[in-house]
Amino acid sequence: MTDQTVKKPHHHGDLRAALIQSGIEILSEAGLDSLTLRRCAARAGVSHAAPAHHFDGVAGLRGAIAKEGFDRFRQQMLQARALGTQTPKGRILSMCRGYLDFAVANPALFALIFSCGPMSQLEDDMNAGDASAYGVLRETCAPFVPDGADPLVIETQVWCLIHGFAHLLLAGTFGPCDDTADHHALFAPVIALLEGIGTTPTPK
Amino acid sequence: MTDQTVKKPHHHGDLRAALIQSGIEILSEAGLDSLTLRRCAARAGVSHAAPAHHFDGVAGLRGAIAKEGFDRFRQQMLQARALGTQTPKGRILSMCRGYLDFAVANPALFALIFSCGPMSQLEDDMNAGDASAYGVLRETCAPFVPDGADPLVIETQVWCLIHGFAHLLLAGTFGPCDDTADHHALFAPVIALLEGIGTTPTPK
DNA sequence: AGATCCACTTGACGCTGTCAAGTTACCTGA
DNA sequence: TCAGGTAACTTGACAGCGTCAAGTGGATCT
Repeated sequence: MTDQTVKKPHHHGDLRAALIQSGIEILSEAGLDSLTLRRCAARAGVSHAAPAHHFDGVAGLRGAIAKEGFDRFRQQMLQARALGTQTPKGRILSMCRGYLDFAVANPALFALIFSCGPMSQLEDDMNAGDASAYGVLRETCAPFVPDGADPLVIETQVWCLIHGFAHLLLAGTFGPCDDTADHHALFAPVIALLEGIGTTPTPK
Repeated sequence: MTDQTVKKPHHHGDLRAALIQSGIEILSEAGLDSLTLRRCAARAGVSHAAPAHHFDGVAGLRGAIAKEGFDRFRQQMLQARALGTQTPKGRILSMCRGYLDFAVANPALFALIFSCGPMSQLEDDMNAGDASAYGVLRETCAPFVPDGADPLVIETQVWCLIHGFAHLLLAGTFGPCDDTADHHALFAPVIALLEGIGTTPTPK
């Protein structure tokens, strides 16, 4: 509600940002269930009702944290993509690596990002153009989109594979999920489905 | 904790089952956030502390509801598969149809099933053999598994596609998600990736 | 300097999960 | 038949939660 206040307030340097940061720390230390308005306030050193002046209830705080998390998510994908082989397929694989690494390194934040019911967060992001996490996906998939075809199809194919896999991974389907295990070895044969990407006639 | 008591208790015919049923109703009427021990108790007509004798806290109740939900999920996939074309590929597509229809018809229950952190629920199910939701997936994928290959690869490919898509669908990525909209039309080109199923050499 | 406003505090409310203790209904054994 | 015991449930209490209303105090403006 009271978002986008650029000027710094009086007492606390920038309480809004501090609360978001506190929330992210709580998420990574104690998990999704421990993310609480009162706990964020306490960690930021303010009273329990202070967050109400910066976020529209607990949903607002979660949304703001998700937004920040989404941005870090996007940056990690960008960085991973830049480090890999610069072929169209190599860029997709590197981006997926960034995706998985982020999910494994920040499971609670990842869960928060993708748990906001009717995901206003993701939808906003999709409409935000190239400067968004979805924009990274769109860019990376673009070379595989046949002329005249709807890019949404290939984007969705890639996103389904990578997100489904991240979900299974975090759920522990493939065994306990610490960041030491090599989850990419498992992902390789799965993402191999993309060998046929853009060549399937995308029926209808 | 005090599970698996077969004999019927004295007062309430079968409070444990009644609480699970109440929980499922609350989920579909009011969403995931409204699922509460006290609300389930009230709907079942017992005192607020009664559920503690049947479930190990709120996590136990959620787990029990997820287990029941998983079973209904499995039955819906089985039923959908039985109604479709009885070819290997037709059976996969029909199963996916059942998967999507369940997710759209029971979004909160679906979210609960797949939100149980380190998904002890799903893991139990995977180890439960063919009489489980994962068993349905395994059966249906079996015809596509090359000789000597690990069935997990193809199972994961299919599961990633269908689950990722269901997630995007429920998140509203493709627009509002009522059960009147034809989400299968969107899914068709995505699942077309499986045209190459079993033929890709599943590298390594 | 005095008025104003905004950021934050204080205190209260109902709802939540959980625990301890009490009550009631059933079942057992003599 | 009737005492005793146990399992099923109730009652009452507690801390923590989100949220609201009212109060406070520093910064800013005239």
